[in-house]
Amino acid sequence: MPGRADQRCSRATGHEVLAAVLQIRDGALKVLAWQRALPPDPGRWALPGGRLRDDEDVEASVRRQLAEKVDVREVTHVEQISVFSDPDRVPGDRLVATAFLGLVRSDADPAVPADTAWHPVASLPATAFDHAEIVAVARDRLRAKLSYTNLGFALAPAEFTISALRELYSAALGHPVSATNLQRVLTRRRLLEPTGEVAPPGPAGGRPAALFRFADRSLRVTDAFAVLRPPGEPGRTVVT
Amino acid sequence: MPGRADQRCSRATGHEVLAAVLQIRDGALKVLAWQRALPPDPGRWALPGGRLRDDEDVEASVRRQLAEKVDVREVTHVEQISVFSDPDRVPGDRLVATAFLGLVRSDADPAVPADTAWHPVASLPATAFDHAEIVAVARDRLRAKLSYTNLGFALAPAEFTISALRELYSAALGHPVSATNLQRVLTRRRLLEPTGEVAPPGPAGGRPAALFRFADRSLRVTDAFAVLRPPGEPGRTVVT
DNA sequence: ACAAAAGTGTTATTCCTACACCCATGC
DNA sequence: GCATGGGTGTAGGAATAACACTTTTGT
Repeated sequence: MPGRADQRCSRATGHEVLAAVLQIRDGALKVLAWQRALPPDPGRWALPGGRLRDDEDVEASVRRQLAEKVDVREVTHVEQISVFSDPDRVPGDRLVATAFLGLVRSDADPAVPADTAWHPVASLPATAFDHAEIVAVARDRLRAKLSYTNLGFALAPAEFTISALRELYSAALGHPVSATNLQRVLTRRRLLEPTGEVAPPGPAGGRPAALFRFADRSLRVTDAFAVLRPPGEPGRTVVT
Repeated sequence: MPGRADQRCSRATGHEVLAAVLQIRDGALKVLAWQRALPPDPGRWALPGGRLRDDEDVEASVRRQLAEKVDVREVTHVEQISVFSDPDRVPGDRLVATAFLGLVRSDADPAVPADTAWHPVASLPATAFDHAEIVAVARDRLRAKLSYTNLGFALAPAEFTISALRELYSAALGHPVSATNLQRVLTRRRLLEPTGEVAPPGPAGGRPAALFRFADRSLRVTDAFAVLRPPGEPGRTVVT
């Protein structure tokens, strides 16, 4: 760390945290954003976040800042995504941002301030600064992790039917997912377990759907080292 | 970005970049580090890095700082890992670190300063600050990406035999890898292509080994969405 | 009985591992 | 020829996608 003493305040460099909080709402992947009233970028939509304080690390900071927009207890998963550090990513003094992915269960509907709303990730309104890029990275991270971890627990309600889960995965991934195969894959990997209960059928009738839950509600890698795994280990159910 | 104007220099917060540069040397995964002469943490080994400048983003910064320790042209891959932001991760003024993974081809032997050396990741000497944790995260990232991307290109020479590649993967992953299956998996995924040349056998004889190269020398995901991939797509050779 | 929705059975295919066997060279 | 290391053939098993079929409900 040579030169640590020569720090100056000539051009101040601040640090902020930003969260792309995603949720499946009305069958679509949406992100929480608030509409800026003041310059810079008035009228544009921005991700929740704010300055890093002296006494907190970035994880603590993002949780604190999120608390100003949503009930944090509703945010089931928070994970660091990437640093955005273009010197001119915001006008004025420099601001380095640590971006996060946050997930909210689809059955939650947390109260949000008047300036805050959910927007479809696939058709974002005009966004402030580089926030659209952050949302895209968050979306891609979610999609990747749905495939090799149990991250679905952070999108799904405590109990759900397979078809409900299929809709969640389908909306998050952006392509159709077969309920049949989804159930079999997730069951074989021991991600899902039946609750024993059933959900009542809809008005048109139909067989009542069995209810399932995620066996773990904390992040677990279920398909690590897809191919190059240690010899002799069982299939792809590597529990890490 | 409310409150941007109230920034103060009361407790200065700086930003540094740190790189865990990994290479397979002598059959082991090693990391580049330099031995601190001055406090804090004198005598301990630290990762290359330093302060972020006003006019560069973190990617540019890490490449610039690496240039002070190794010939940057030898670093074949650089990738952001994570932010380390514990308020007390270093003594004195606060310093937030963006950590990177760097990779050097196994046939390179770049000149390094006198205070700098390669250390086995599996048995690190006493490290400064939180640098051991950074190395562990970098190692895990490498291991994961070797399995679902073509990242091997960044570890391997331009041309290599399958057994040489097997040793690299084996050292990086920390477990034995079968040359037979490695070749078939990487060939089926179109990561490898034969050069048509052969390597001369060793002094004990043996069949001359065919030489291969990586088809791409830029990062490519070869096994995305291991299971939950769009319907109708071909096997696992999803080129993203 | 019929429609609707859920869940299981079944088959074909792809992918992977393990191991046996064949190939090309030095001595 | 024999040892050494490289490469291929092949069989068995596991996981998956696709689709047909059965089950359970409401009307």
